[in-house]
Amino acid sequence: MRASQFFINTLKEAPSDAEIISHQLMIRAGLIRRLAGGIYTWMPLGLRVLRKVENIVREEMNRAGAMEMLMPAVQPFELWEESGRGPKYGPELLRLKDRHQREFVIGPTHEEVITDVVRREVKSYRQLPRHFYQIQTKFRDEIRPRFGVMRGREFLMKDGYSFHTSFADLQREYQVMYETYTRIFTRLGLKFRAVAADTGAIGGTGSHEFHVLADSGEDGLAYCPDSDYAANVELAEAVAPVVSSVGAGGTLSAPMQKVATPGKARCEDVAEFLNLPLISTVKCIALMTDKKDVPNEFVMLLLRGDHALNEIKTQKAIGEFRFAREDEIVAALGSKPGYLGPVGYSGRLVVDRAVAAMRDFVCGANEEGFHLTGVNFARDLPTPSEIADIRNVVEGDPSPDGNGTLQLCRGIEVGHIFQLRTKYAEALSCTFLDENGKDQVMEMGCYGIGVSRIVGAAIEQGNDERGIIFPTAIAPFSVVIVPMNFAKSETVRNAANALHDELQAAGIDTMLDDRDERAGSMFADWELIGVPHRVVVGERGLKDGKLEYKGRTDNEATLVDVAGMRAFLQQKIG
RNA sequence: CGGGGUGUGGCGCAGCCCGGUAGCGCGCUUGCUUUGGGAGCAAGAUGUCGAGAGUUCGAAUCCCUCCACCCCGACCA
Repeated sequence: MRASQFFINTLKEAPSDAEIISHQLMIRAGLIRRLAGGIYTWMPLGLRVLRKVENIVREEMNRAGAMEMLMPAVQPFELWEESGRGPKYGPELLRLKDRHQREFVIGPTHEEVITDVVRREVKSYRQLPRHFYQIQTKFRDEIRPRFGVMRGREFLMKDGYSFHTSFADLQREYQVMYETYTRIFTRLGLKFRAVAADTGAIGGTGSHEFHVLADSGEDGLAYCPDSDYAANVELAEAVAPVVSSVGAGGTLSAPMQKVATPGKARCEDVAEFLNLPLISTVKCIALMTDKKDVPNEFVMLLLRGDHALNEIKTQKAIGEFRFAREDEIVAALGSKPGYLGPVGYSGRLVVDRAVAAMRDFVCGANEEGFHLTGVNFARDLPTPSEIADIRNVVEGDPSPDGNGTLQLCRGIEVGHIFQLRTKYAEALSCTFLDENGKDQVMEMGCYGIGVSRIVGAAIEQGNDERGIIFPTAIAPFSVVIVPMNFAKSETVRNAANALHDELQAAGIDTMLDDRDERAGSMFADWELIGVPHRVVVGERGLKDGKLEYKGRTDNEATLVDVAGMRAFLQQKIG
């Protein structure tokens, strides 16, 4: 490829709405351009990257025995009513009407469509198992699109769906996909980790997320360096402490005392004011639940002062909830938030495991400006009847598998595999006849990869002050040839053209920058774009039969014989 | 949807408080010089100041309405 025939449009400054580094660099390098909020055009340069990611995903899916197909982007809304997911998905579904006023949606995912296809096409156990996948543009009307291509509304996704006669066979395929995903992300050249995950809105049982590790990631991950335990913090279990945490000043079973703590509403302030460690304080969280049998119930949660509430775990423990309003809190406890406590409270109380093990702790006195110290269960208030894991794990917590302690890091979710089981197959009557001629509901698995998101994630992971650092596997070009004085020097022109043709013939994806730009701006462009290998062709080196090689992250250039450059690059690219 | 902010040439911004007919840097065009790290000089082009309505002799600037975008919270590949 020659730059004069390509379209390169780099910017010195990124638009001010680009917030994170990958978004800024993608705009500056001319990979994408924004059309509307969360909707981007993939420019020729960006499309090359996207296609490379896509092809690796495709090759590995095919290798694992999945069949590619392409489903419609536009789907009749009836299918979503049939699966029961229409109302639940809500405003994220982009709906539209055709000229006959028939309702359609732009597909945010394709469980319904594939299940519909399979229930029509597959009738017998002899046709199973089957795994179909597609690489499709999807649309989710995100509440808040941001981070460019990382959380766009329109995005490219690989979604695969497998169908089985038994749960055991689904588990077999799930394992195959786990390994396939591991191969894919390895080939893409990304640092990643697979973690146990919450199944979320899609539903089902077993589930793993694949995360590209990056500090800017939106997800918190907990992992154990001494074992292979890894989980999303939404899910990571906080195990109960083995020993009781010692409370105030190390003194055990001091009498409970009411102390004035004017203006100290947060645990941090109270701990500092009383000169006690934060871990001896208890925070009180007031919620409201609304169930058929118990409408509008006030629920109090107890967490250790240094811990944070995990809303997903809490929902699992007590069901749907919302935070209580101030007037509801005052009505239930007679105090404003900041001074709440469980002593004397008789409503529903859910105690975090860590709090249940505490002694001589500090909590609010249910009176503005006052806290209680030296509080103990069994003595000052009843032994808790509801103990649950409702907090986020923190660094240093024991690993739930009993090996070592947890570390935290951040990740960008780029893949997710689920054992869906029979949820959709049942709703859509997707059945087969077994060996005995009996109707059975199929077991389903579903496997997603955010193809366009991977491009952003890769840049988030690979960049420096000069621009993008792409792994060779997904760089728009593997090698760029930068000739000095291309227009005027015939020697340079001939050498550059010859090298370009030689590399292309050897199957190396090569760009020859024949734009006759100044050296500085060509260097800056290709470093911004992130091409991993650069060869400079100049009269200076050519005099001695040499070319200059420089890797994107190298500090110095290396002189290589003209004749040996192809082999040199092949070895570098691997 | 709730809370905060911003809309001025392609991009980044100033001007707005204190109304007087729009400016800077980058980019773009032309010419000459330059040519191994985003060149220099000279000459140019590009704006219904987000939209609509209002106050005023006069509105980018003040008032109202709407729209778009961004940031902070609930979603997800």
